[in-house]
Amino acid sequence: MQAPTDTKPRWERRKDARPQELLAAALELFVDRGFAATRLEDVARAAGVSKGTLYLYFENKQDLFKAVVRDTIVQTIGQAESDAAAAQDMPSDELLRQMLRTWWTQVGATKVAGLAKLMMAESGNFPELAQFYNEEVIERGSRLLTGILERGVARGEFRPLDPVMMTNVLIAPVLTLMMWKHSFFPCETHEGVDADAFMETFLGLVQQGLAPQK
Amino acid sequence: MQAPTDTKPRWERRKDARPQELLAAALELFVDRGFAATRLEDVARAAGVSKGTLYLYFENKQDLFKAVVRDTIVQTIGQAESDAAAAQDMPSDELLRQMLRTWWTQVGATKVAGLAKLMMAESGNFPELAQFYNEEVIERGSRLLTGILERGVARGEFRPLDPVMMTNVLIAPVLTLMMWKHSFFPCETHEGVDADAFMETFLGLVQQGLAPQK
Amino acid sequence: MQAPTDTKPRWERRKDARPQELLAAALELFVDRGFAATRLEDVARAAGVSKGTLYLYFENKQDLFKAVVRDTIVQTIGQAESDAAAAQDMPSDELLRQMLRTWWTQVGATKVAGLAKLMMAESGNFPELAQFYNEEVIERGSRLLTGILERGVARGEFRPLDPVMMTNVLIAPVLTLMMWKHSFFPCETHEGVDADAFMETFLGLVQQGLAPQK
Amino acid sequence: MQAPTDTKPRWERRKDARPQELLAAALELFVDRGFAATRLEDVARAAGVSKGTLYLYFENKQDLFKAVVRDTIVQTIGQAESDAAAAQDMPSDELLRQMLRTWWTQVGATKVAGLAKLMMAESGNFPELAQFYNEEVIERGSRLLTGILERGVARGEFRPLDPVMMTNVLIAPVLTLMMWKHSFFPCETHEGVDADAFMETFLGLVQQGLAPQK
DNA sequence: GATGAATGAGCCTTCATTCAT
DNA sequence: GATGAATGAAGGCTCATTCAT
Repeated sequence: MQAPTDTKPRWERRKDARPQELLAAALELFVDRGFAATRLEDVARAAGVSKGTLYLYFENKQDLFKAVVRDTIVQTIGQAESDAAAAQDMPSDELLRQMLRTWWTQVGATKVAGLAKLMMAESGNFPELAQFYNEEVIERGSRLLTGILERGVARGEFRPLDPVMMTNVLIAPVLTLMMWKHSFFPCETHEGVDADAFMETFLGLVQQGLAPQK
Repeated sequence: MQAPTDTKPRWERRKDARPQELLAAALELFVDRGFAATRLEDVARAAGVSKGTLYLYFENKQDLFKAVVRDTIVQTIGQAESDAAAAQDMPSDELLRQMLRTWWTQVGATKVAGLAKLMMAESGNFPELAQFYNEEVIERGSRLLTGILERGVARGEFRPLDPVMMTNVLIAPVLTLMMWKHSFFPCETHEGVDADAFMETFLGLVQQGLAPQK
Repeated sequence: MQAPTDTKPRWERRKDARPQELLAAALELFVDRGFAATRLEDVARAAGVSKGTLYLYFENKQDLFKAVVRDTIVQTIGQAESDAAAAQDMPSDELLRQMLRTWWTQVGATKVAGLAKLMMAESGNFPELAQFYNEEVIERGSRLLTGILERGVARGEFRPLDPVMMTNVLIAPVLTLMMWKHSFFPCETHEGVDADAFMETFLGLVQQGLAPQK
Repeated sequence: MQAPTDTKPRWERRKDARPQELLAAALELFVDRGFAATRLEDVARAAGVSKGTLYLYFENKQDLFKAVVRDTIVQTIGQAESDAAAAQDMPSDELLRQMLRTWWTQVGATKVAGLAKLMMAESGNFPELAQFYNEEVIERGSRLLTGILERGVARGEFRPLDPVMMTNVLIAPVLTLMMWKHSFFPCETHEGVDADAFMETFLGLVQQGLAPQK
């Protein structure tokens, strides 16, 4: 990554890589099994270290989980905020579609989506994680979409609507699709649910449903 | 309950009531804490009995969970199937709205919704439960909606669409709303998310989005 | 059984039969599963009564077990004592063989043998049962054989020997055969072990081994 | 053990010793109480560790039991097989007596004998253990004795006999004596049963009983 | 920094025994 | 006498966390 400027001896670079290896292993397992059902021993083994080592880098299980979220979703949101700020000239419906698509490709279509499912499922049992996730992910993400809707209404590109409520409605299908990808749905009944087809169906519904009525 | 004709001794009447008391307590706790995190001792105590008593009525934890689902969601679906069959004359969009509203009021708006959240979350860790839920709930529920969509398209009341895929899209927001009600969302950011307003917003989107294009 | 003199109404005779039905069921299950692993609920069900009824006739599990032993082994020993006392003229080796054969046919070859196995196995965990069985079965049975050996030596029908010790040696193979019948041996390795052939082989060994040396 | 060359830290040496300490404690308790009645917590405490530690070395209770058997009886059988193979020149009756004596001194007279008692008693409730014990102990041990009998008959050192059946007869008294040592017998009636005297009585019976008839 | 042995609280499940009816 | 619902103590097993090396 930073090859040219890396002057550290190899073992130290190894040390620097440890957290990333652990985060990758943790993401995989949290997504697969959920928070409570993931055993730290499995995380450590998957990262090629011992259980004790994990505690050198993360205070406890919840701390590890937060680090995984910061390393993935939170970064993606930051990027999207920048992108939106830079797209003042883009038509609102196009910007909205781009945001939803980006959300899907960067998060929903990847294993990161499993973290969202996990939070919905287990946040009730882990209030500290819930608060963290709410602040760092949900509020920031919602603000982003609400802003675009408000802009569109103001510019006459969308019909009149309640931006906050419509944000929730827009979030819903993507959230659900994300969860389907990590529940038994896709394997059983919805085996053939082509996520891209779903997204197109959904975006079509949005376009027709938000358009100003002539 | 059956006061006049009841000739059973009191403790036997008690026995008849026990399963319902246990199911009620189990529903409450499963919804609150999830499947794995619910302790049977808590269920028993909430029903006012001891741990051992629970095993007089249910073979084990999974059996108890299935009984809860059968006692709630499965019954509701059966009722909806009957209602739909009896409404041959109703306009398709009205029938569709009624189904979605019923789903919301009978399931989504009640604590039963928590079971759906729970299944999404933990089905991966309990394959037997996943299969049960898929067969008894998901497949039956999906078939019901898909049938209505097909009917509407055939009658020209809906625009051309892929019924199975649109079923998934329609399910999504209600599922999500159900989960919001049982996740940290409503307590934090979406505290004020009026579910009825959400449903109206959603149904409005559906009406405009499914209408045949003139 | 006592038909002519039975003046009791039928339900009362039924009541008198209860203990026998319970003893039969208990024998079956104790022999099959051992003392600790036998569930009283199974005993009751096998006898066609409820769990509570069992406690009307027997104070507890150990009391039930004692009753089973009294109803079977202890009775057989009493009969053998009478038979031996009545056979003063019989040659000692013949009497000995008869006793060993009777022991085998009346106890060893029947499911009652399972009780002996059971006692060897679990007496350590149930001292009260151990004491009972020792007094009522082992001591009485040993005294019987030792007496015959002493008689045979005194009459010159057996070579000189330690009667008590030889009693133990004689008991051993029959005990073992009884246990084989109720362990995994017969089903696996010794599947074809014909008990009668074993007994003949053993009695032959005894005859040649006890005979006075000329 | 490996004092001079031991460069391991102390806790690691501890680790190496743990399984043996646990096996010793388990042997003691299994023999005392039987398989089902032995609590793993007691085993752990007797070995000076906590319940969880036991599971670092053994997968479960049955696995622990198998390890105990392998560590004791199975090893002894292996040694006896070697000894027999190395004693081609020894008279058959002497070899047979040596085998039976070795069996007694290495197994029967030690607490290991309790394992045999235990298997007879509880194998019916634990089929997996039964199969293991049958393959690793009973079949191998029986083959050893049968081979010696066949050799003796072939060489004219024993009278004609059925080797397999006689193997069972020969096993019986030692098995029984082993069980007596671990049942209530020795403590009560047979308190004074000198096992060595029993063995001599038995071996005398065997010598006279197997000798070729002139 | 790294290890992994050790801990112990926690949970599902079983079953002898009791007792209200 | 008979019932069977109810109890609650007990035991196998798991896993986040600690700490001596």
